[in-house]
Amino acid sequence: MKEITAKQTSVLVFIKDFLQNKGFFPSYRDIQDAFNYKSINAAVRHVEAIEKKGFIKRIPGRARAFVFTDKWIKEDDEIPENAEEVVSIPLYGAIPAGYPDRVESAGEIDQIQVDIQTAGIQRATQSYALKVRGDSMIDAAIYDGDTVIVETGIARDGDIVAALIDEETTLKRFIHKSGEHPYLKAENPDYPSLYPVENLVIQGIAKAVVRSLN
Amino acid sequence: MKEITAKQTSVLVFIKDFLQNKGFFPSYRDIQDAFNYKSINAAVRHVEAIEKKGFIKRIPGRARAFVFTDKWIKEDDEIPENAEEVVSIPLYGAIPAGYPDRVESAGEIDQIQVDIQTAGIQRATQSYALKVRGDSMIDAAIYDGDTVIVETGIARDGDIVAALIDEETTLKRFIHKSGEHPYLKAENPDYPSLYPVENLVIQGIAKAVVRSLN
DNA sequence: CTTGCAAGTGTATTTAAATTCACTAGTTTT
DNA sequence: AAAACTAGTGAATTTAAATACACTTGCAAG
Repeated sequence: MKEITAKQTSVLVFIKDFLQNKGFFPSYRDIQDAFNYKSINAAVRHVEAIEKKGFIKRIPGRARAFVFTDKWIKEDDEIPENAEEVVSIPLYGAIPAGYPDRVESAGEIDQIQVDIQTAGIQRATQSYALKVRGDSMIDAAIYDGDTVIVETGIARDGDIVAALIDEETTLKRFIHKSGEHPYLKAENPDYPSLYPVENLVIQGIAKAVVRSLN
Repeated sequence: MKEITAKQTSVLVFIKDFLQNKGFFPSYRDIQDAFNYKSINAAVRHVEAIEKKGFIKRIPGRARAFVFTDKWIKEDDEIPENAEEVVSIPLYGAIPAGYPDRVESAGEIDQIQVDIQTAGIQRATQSYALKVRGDSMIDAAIYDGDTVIVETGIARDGDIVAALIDEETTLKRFIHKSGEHPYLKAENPDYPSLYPVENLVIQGIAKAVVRSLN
């Protein structure tokens, strides 16, 4: 079996992306337009080649109708055993200042997939995703744009928490030595530690960091 | 807003089932046939009514192309403000422990619990979690012990990929400039780039990094 | 050096599918 | 009692999209 070529790959990727974004398959014309072909046949040929190599299966005569085969999904059968559960967590926009249970910013913007054991998430508990802004936690390897999976609960010394301070949610490390007052410490020398004592609302404990790649 | 009727519901359910089974949307004729209508217009009228009531959105002039709206996803409406609550949708993937074994029963993988949004998209990819060992990717902020969410697919230039080299799975950046041979680059100056060309099996493309805290 | 495949352009034809219009009946609403 | 909506039949028209065929160029393998 001949290998799939670079052009064919990009067509295949386009089809996948199209499907993912729009929810249905592209027509030949859509492919033609996307690659600026001057003839539909170029698109047809590519799709035919991809089909011949077994990545998709067309349904003849039907519009926008074909199917991804196992070959595409399984990619050479290299998916191993030992199945592990992966949860898909809907990702909402940054939690706005105020109350964690009042997210006004529309709906879901994306879905991130988190390995259940790695994230340490129990499915019954209340978890939510929170987008990180700023670099106050870079020494804990949490960067701007990352997403933290936050669980409700009681914070203990050393936990990284999402805290509500002055009506804004920030991510800090929760320090609570026995006998002392608790405070919040930024994992970046440029940022000061916070001693709020009052008006400190722990919204949740960060259980995992998720960074979406490209 | 008028309520949806029983007939309209059954049409809507048919569309959903059709999509789930076949992977693409039905045409008016498909609906007509399914309900034994003697006129296409019956199907058209129903779909129009469903659209007017906000459950789906058609893309005019396009074949088999429309979209399920939030209203359908939310089923009974009335969820809005508490929307940040995480609803976990289990998805079964696989983790390569050591070096990968083959998967015999694809059946398990195919049975994915889906909400409508996931169902609306034909599953073009398979995800699984992979634990990172070593520090060859530290410059990409991927550390030892992290977990990467890997999707099967075809790698493009710049993607971070899980590759099987010498019976070991490693994480590297996939470099493939046009006209040149592809190779794998470690994101750490202490590690060399790899030019395997042969025996290079890309197991998947890293889509996200997950680091468990605490 | 010719066979085959990749990657196109160009055009014509056919079929799939959406769109539009006319018309009938029964049921709710106002 | 008329207006509006549901649920259809029936047919004509238009557009979207797939299909088919002829022909070009470049590359790589046998």
